[in-house]
Amino acid sequence: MKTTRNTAAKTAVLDIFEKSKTALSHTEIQKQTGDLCDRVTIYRILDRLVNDDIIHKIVNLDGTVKYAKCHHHAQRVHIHNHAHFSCEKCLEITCLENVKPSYIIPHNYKVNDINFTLSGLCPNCLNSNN
Amino acid sequence: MKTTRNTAAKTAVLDIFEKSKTALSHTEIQKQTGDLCDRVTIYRILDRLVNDDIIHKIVNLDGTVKYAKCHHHAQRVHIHNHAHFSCEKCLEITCLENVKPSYIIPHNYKVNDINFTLSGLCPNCLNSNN
DNA sequence: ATTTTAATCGCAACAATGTTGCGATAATAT
DNA sequence: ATATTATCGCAACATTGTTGCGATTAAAAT
Repeated sequence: MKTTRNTAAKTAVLDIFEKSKTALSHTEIQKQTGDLCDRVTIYRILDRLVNDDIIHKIVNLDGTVKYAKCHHHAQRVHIHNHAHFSCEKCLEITCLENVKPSYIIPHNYKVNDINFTLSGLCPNCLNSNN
Repeated sequence: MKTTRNTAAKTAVLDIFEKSKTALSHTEIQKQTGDLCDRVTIYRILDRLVNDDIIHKIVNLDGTVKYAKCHHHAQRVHIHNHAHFSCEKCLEITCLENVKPSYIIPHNYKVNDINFTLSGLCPNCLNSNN
């Protein structure tokens, strides 16, 4: 049986996610970990955390990939069907945990996962007029 | 004033989009054009077609980028707010022109664009049990 | 029809992001 | 304390996309 281990690098990455209010890219995590571990190691940690359902992957409209901590509620089966907001100005991505789209889809499609991303201006950038 | 020109490569790319029922990646287009033009030229053509609102860019859940022809309706201002379906098996991406999500978003966010992608099994792959 | 203009192209070079193989290291179970 | 194997570091590679620049060429002007 595959067990996941707690390593220094993994702990550090988790800590960074814990402290961040926004989603983080591989590059941003790498900057924060400094020379604690190799670039490849971070990729592998991110993969593992996604598999273990501890973080989820977010692909932005512009193609950039970020990750954010999962906030589990009482659900057993767990789809990341909340919305994400991507600010065009500060480029930050935040989870809108409570925003869930409703939609009607033709039968004969089987939906396993959904991605709902809104982009525009976040409250911070909307208020600052520059 | 910038005018866009009709070149052999651009015409070929448009033709490929016209014939395709699904969204196409840069690589797929390159395969179909063969050695008609350079790799870079295709990137530039795609950029121009997006700017001219003739095709739209679709970023999939897995981060792959594809493009599809725009089907304009009577709208003047034109947001690509329809849904896209991404099949996990055949990897094809199709536009669900009529599927539009409804949602409630906190005020103090300004939404300029939305991306709504569903993934799972398309009708074709759902029916074939293998 | 010929000339002029500048949009487009091809090529080479570069950058960012992600993947893979493999021997070395180290977390966990025994 | 030892054995097992998940994880790591490093090097090498793949893919995708970008940029600069001189050469072409579509389309406008003459």
